Amino acid sequence: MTLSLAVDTHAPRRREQAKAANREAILAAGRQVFAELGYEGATVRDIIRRTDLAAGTFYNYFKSKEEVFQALAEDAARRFRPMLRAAREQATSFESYLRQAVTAYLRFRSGEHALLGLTGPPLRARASTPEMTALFEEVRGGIEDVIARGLAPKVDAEYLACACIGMAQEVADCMLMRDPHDLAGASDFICDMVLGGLAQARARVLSP
Amino acid sequence: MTLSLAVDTHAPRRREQAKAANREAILAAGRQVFAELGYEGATVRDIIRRTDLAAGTFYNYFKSKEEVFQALAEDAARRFRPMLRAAREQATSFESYLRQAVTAYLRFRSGEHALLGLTGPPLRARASTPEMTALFEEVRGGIEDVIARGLAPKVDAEYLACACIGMAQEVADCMLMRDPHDLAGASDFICDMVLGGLAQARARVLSP
Amino acid sequence: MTLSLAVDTHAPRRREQAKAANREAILAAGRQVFAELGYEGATVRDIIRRTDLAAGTFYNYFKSKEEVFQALAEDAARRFRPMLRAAREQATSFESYLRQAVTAYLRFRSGEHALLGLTGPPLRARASTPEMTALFEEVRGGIEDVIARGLAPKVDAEYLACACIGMAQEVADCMLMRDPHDLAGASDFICDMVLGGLAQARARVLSP
Amino acid sequence: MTLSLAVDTHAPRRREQAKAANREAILAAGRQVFAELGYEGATVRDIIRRTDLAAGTFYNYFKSKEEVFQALAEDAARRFRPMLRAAREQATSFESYLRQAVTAYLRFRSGEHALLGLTGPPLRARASTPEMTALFEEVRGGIEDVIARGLAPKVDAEYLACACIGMAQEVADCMLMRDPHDLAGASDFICDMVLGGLAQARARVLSP
DNA sequence: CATGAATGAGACTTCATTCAT
DNA sequence: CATGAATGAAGTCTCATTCAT
Repeated sequence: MTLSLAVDTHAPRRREQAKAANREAILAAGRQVFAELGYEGATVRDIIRRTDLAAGTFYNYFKSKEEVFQALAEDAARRFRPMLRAAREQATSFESYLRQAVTAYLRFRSGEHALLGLTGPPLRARASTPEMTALFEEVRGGIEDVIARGLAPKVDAEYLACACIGMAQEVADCMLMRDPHDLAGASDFICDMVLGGLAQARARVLSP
Repeated sequence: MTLSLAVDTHAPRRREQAKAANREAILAAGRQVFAELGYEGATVRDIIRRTDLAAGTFYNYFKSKEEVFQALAEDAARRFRPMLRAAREQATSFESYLRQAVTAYLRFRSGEHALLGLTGPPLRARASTPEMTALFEEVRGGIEDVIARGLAPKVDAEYLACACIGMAQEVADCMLMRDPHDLAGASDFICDMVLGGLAQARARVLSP
Repeated sequence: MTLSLAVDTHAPRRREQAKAANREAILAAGRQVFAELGYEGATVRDIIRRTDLAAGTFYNYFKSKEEVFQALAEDAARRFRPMLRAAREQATSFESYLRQAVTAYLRFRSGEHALLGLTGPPLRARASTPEMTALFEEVRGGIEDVIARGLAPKVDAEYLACACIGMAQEVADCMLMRDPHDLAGASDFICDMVLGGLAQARARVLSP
Repeated sequence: MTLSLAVDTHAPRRREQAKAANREAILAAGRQVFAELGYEGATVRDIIRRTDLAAGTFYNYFKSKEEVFQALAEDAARRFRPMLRAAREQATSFESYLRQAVTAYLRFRSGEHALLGLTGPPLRARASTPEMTALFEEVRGGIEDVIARGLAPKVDAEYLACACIGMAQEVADCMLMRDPHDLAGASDFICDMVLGGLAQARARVLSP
C-alpha cells in the first residue's frame, strides 16, 4: 500500500479526472431521474442509486437535488444559447429571426427528447426537465430582446413573449408525440400563428 | 321517548352536513397545499395539518392525495364547463366563440387565482394545479369541437388546440402577475393572435 | 315514525332474535377470519367487515377479538364434548376408548376442515383455529381422565397425553391434505402407535 | 500520512465486525420477540426496540420481520443438521438412530429454551418459533430418509414422520415445563412409543 | 476524497375504540 | 341498541444527511 506512493506523483491529474467523471455521473443520473420522476418526485437517493457512487459522495459535489437541477439547467442553457445568438445575429427581419429561433428550439427539444426516454410512468404532466426550463428562459429573453430592438411591432412585449413561448412549448410537446417528428410542419405552424397574430395586433394598435 | 323523535328526525341531516363540511375542509386544504407546494411536493400530512381533523380522518374521505387532486379537478371542470358551453351555444362565428371562451377562461383563472395565492416556492414552471389541468382538457375539447363544426379553418386541429391553450395559459399567468388584472387587454391580445394566425395559416393552406 | 309504535308491541321478541342473529353473524365472520388470517393476524376490523353490521355494534357483543375466539372455542367444545363422553361411557377397555375417541377427533377435524376453506394465503403454519384449540383441550382432558381411572397403564400420564395429542394432530393435518380423507387408515395408524407404544412402555416399567 | 495506514488497514475489519454485531443484535432481539409475542404478534418495531439501534437501521439488514424469521430458522437448522447427520451415520439400527435423533432433538430444544424463555402470553398452541419450524422440516426429512433406506418397516412414511414429530414436539414442550429437564426420561418415553408402535403397525401389515 | 452504515425525522396507513346521533 | 365517523396511537418504511473509517 505504500507502493502506490510512486504512482501518486500523477495523482492530481487523475484526481481531477475522477472528480469530473463523478460529477458527470451524478448529472447524467439526475437528468434521467428528473425526466422520469419529475423534479419534485425525484429524490437524492434516486439519483445516487443510478450511479456506482456511494451515498455520501453526492454531497461532495452538490448540496441538494436542487443544485443538480440548476447545474443541469445551466448546462442546457450553455448549449442552447449559441443557437439563439446566431439567430439574432443573422436576422434580417423579425420573420427570419423567428423562424430560425423556432427551428432551433424544436430541433433542440427533439434532440433532448430522443436523449431522455420520455417514458415516465404516471402523470408527468408537463414535467419540468432542466432542459425545458433553461430553454424557456433563453427563448423568453431572446424575444424580449428582439422586441426591444424594434424588430417586432410595439405590442405588449411581455404578452408576446409569453404567447410565443406557450405556443412553442405546447406545439413542440404535441409534435414530439407524433412519429416522425415533423419539425418543418410544426415550425411553419408556429411562425404563421405568430406572424399573422402580430399583423392583426398591429392593426388594432393602429386603429383600435 | 317520543320527545326524542323530533331530534332524531334531523339527526341524519346533521351528520351529512358534518361530513360535507369535512370533505370541503379537506378539499380546501388540498387546494391550498397543491398551490403552494405543487402536486408532488404536497403530502397527505400537509393537507390534514391545515385542517382541524385527525390524521386518520383523511382516509374516511380519500384514499390518497391523488384522489383529492382528482376531486379538485372535477370540481373545477364542473364549474368551468357551463361557461364554455354557453360560449359554444351563443357563438355566431369563430371569432365570437373565441372571444367568449377566452374571456371566460381569463375570468375563471382570475377568480381562482384570488382564491388560491400562487405563491409556490420552487420553479413552478406551469405548475399543475388541479384547476389548470382540468381546464386544459376542457378547452382542448372545445376547440377541437369548433374546428370539427367547420367554424374554424382546416388547419392542423391538434396544433391549433395546443397553440391556443399554451398561449392562453402563459398570457393568463402573465396577466395574473400584474395588478390589476387587465382581462380585456389580455383577451384582445390572445384573440388577435389566434385570429390573425388563422388568417395566415389559411393563406398558406390555399397557396403554400 | 310514530306509526311503528303499534308494531313495537312485539319488539322484545324481535329484538332478541336480532341480537342472536348479530351475535351469530359476528361469530361466523370470526371463524372465517381466524381460519384465513390466524388468530394474531386477524383484527376486529376484519371481522366486522365480513358482516353487515356497523363497527360500533361489535362492542355491544364482544370486548375484543379474544372474546370472539373464546366464544368460538367454547362453542366447538360444546359440540365435541358429547362425542368424547360417549366414548368414555361405552369404553370396555383402553383400546375401545382410544379407537372411538380418535375416530371422533378425526371425523370432527374432517368436518370442520370442509366447513372452513383452508385456503389461507401465506404461512398459516399450524394456524390455531378455535376449533382445534378446543379439541386439543378436550382430548387432553379425556386422556388424562382415562389414565387416572386406571384404564391405561401407569406410564407418565402427562407424557402420554401429550404424545397422543401431538400425534393425532399431526397425522390429522396430514390426512386432511390428502383426498379423499382416509379416516379409517389414519385412525388405525394412530391407534397402533399408541397401543404398541404403551405395550413397550409397560414392558420397560416392569423390567427396566 | 503513512501513520494512518496502520489504522486504515484494519478499518474494513472493524466495520464488518460492527455490521455482524448489529445483525446479531437484531437476530437476538427477533428471537426474543417471536418467542414472547408469536410470529404474527411481533412487529418490526418490537424487534428494534430491544436493540440500541435506530429505527431505520433495521432495514439495512432485513426487509421485513419475515426475513428475520427466515434467517433465524436457517440459523437453527444449520446448527441442528449436524446432529441429525451424525445420528444417521452412526446408526446401526433403526432403534439406535431413533434414540440418538430424539436425544439430540431434546437436547437442542432444552438449550434453545434456556436461551429464549417461552413465556408467550396468548394461546401459543404449538407456537411457531423459527427454531421449531426449521427443526420440523429437518426431522421430517431424516425420518423419511431412514424409512427409504429400509431401516424402518414399510408403514405409511408420511404418517410416521408426522406422528414422530408431533409426539416429540409435544412431549418436549411438556418436558421443558418441568424442572429439571428430564432428557433421559422423555427420550425413553418417545422411543418406546415409536418402537412399540412400529412393532404393532408391522403386525397389522403382515396380518390385517 | 470515497465509502456506506447509522441516524432519526417524518410520511403513509391501519387499527381499536369512542360517542353523538 | 345500531350506526358509522372521528380519533390518535402505533406500525411500516423511506429519506436526507452525517461521520467514522
